[in-house]
Amino acid sequence: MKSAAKAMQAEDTAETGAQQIRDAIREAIVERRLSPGTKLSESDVGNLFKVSRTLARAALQALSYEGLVSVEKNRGAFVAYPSPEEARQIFAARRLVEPGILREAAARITPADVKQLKQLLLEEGRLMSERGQTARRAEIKASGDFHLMLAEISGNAIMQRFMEELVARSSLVIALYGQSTASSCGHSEHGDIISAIESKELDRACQLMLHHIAHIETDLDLRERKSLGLKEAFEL
Amino acid sequence: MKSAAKAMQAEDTAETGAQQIRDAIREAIVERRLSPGTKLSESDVGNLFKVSRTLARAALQALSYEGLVSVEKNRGAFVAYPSPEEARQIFAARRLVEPGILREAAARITPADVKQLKQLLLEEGRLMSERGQTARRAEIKASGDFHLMLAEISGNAIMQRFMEELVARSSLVIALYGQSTASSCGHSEHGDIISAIESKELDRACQLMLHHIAHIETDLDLRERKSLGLKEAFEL
DNA sequence: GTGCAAAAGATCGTATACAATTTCATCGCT
DNA sequence: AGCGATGAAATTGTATACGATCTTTTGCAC
Repeated sequence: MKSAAKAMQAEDTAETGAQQIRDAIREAIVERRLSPGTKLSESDVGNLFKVSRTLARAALQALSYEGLVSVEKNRGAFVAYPSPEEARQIFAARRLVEPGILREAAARITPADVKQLKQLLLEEGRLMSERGQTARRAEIKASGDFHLMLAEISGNAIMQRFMEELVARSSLVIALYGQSTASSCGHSEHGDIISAIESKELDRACQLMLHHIAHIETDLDLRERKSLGLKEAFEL
Repeated sequence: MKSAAKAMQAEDTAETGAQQIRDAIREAIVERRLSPGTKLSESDVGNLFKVSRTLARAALQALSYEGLVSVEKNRGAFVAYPSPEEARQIFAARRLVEPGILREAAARITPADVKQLKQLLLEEGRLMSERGQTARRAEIKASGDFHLMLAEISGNAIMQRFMEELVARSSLVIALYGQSTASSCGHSEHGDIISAIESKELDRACQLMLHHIAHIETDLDLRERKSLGLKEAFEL
């Protein structure tokens, strides 16, 4: 699926160098190997990937357009640290677009798509029962892939790209404000949505999707964390 | 409004050089001073704005993320030439998100906002009656600003940015496939939508918005134009 | 005159170099 | 000791340089 998405948008427009670095860093952010606020200096990134600062910079700029890193003038790039307000807007956007995407997807879905969705679900379940960091990370990715796949099925490349941005940023928000150590997404809810689509209960599928998103938000603690600056941190 | 949008997202994150060039080119594209397919070589852009190719390149890359220019590897950057399929997806995306944005906006709208919207409408009407290229260009911009302002009122910066992209790309589509020499947007329909919002007829406002978008699409001729390569062009 | 091949020209891809700005440590003062 | 100023180190902002790839032109054979 990932490869399909890539193949669709690009042929030789592939900006080989920077693109690869961008993807690598994005993956690291989405899988939470990089924490919000981490500094990403151009030189460091360049050295790490064995390229010049030019390419490193281009990659960071690209990520800044996606909202995954914030670059501050003359200060450098950092893994984005979404504010509570930003977090709310990200999920508001998802509530706004995902039902619509779902409807589009349901209208065009093929048996092969359903099969692939269920495959994804299975894989997600398998990872959930596994222990270990790698499994956890793969699970995070898989749970986002469910939403992304619906966008892909919808057949609208623009909405697909937008969803990719939203899912990636959601991962950051959950990393920052998520409370339950449990997984990012209620796994069973994904299955329910597929069932509703299969039985053509479109309105119900949308309801389930909205509940699902609300459910994720419920697990967030969106109170302003004022950096708690060293003094307060120790005067208990 | 434009300044408000900028102030919100950026403070010193302003990437001064490239950002300015990017904005200038975008404006030129949206106002149709640059036609789809026009070549934008890095050197030319750099010379034009009296900066190095580095900055020109950064600006073009940025525009490519917004879908306004397409860069082809080792060949150069061109003002985007959206395919009919792309055009359909752009408007499908607008149909998907604009009703939701409208609902959000209606929930938060203040009297001051209404006043500003009407102001915009008035200005739009004034430009419509005027003659001349400059008036036409200003009108195109104004008609898009109506939709953008609703997004701004909705208070969701993410959806606002997405709408900015969609409106800009719509302008390209209309430039390519629009038939009526008339303006890009049914002017009166904007007024109707405001009225519906004022009288809290939310469902009706959404319906009007959908009709409005459909109305714009009706004016498009989305048939594949195969470049009509010089020979066919003259053998009538 | 037509068609293909090779070289010249133009344009992009990437690296490196230098200037401007910020950050941090050091020093002196209160 | 605490606080502010000053200078060095680090980092980003921008320009230039060189190599790679594509385009176009030129020239030769047919």
